[in-house]
Amino acid sequence: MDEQARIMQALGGVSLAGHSVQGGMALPPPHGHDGTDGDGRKQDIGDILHQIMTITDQSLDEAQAKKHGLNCHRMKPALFSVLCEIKEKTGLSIRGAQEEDSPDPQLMRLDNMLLAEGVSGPEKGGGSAAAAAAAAATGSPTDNSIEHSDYRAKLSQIRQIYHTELEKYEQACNEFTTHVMNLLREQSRTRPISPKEIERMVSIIHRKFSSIQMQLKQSTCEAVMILRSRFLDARRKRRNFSKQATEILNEYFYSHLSNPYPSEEAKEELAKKCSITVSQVSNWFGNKRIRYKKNIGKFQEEANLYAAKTAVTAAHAVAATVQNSQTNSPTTPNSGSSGSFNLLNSGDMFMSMQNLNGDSYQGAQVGANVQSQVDTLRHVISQTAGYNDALGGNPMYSPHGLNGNGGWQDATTPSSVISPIEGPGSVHSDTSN
DNA sequence: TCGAATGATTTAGA
DNA sequence: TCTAAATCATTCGA
Repeated sequence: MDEQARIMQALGGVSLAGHSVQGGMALPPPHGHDGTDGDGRKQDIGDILHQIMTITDQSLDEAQAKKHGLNCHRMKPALFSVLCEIKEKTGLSIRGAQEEDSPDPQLMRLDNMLLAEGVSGPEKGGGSAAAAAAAAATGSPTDNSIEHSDYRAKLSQIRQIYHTELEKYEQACNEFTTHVMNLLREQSRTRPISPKEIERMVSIIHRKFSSIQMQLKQSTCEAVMILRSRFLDARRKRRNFSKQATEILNEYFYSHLSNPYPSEEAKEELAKKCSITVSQVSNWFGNKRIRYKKNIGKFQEEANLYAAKTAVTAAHAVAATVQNSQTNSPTTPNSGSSGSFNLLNSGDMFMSMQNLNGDSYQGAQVGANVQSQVDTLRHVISQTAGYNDALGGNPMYSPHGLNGNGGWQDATTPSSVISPIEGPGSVHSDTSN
């Protein structure tokens, strides 16, 4: 028996033994081996193992020659396929437990968030929608374009870094996969490596890189959350209204002292003029009413100031009204007024003056601003007449519109006196912020 | 740095 | 749901 034949005979014995134990796929024993000469087989196996172990000690040429001899043996393909089968079996049993490709909920969450924030997916304004949503949630005005652009710029930076890193990881993953596949293909010529095994190796590599990608996504999400919270915090900070806005609000307040409850339309108009939200207008009036009522003396000067200011306008308005009625001119009263608050287009533009000095002006319709100015004029007159105790109540006219209990509504019924369409019930509260 | 001013929020009541 | 009232938190000017 030559050496190769002996090796293969012995290998056949190994495969059978191995097979019967591991896979239960025993082949019939070759001739001459009926299971009784176990000692001889063990000797053969020992020889083969020895040869394999010492193959590295041999010269390259010798080793190559032996390798070639093994590769060219007639039994080699059969042996190879049996080994492949064994590997496949053991591989599957290992794989079964760990290869359940159910989508990771955490990864899905991260993906969804990145998509919603505009970090992943197609670029569509870089999270401006998120910024707008945040703005809407805080009820803030839309005049924070600087903050918006700042937010967008930072988000864009995050997006850029994320995509660069993602690209790097993908590239590295592909390169590594190709490298490993080439290596395995090369090795598959000398040892049994099935395509499925290569596939499995590739999937392992992909899983490893996926976990790295998940870390990247997690870090990106954290960065976005931090950015967003900072953005929201910045918006939550209180900012004083502009002087112009305060002036407009004060003008309205003091010219409607008898009923400082702007209608929904008036609030919208004021909000527009002041570049603030309707909720902020409501807050402002809420604060103003309570603070005015609490300390009328303190606000006296301010009231006089606005009263005097609007009195001039009132005089002009009345004069214009008279002139218009005389000439039947369609010109709107007080049009082109000299800077005073003007709500010509608002809901309280016209109203019935029913309660002026206790008299009833049934059917008489004048501009709302005229009513306001009349209020103001009364206020000025009462001031100059030595009016001191607003809450004490001038029986004829309370300049502040406050009743004995310090309430506005009881003095005059706002909805009926000022405007049929406005009333205190229409004031918004922004506590939902 | 301190106190007043002021916008926002919370709570209770109608 | 809105308002009054109290309170908080921030801004602003001396």
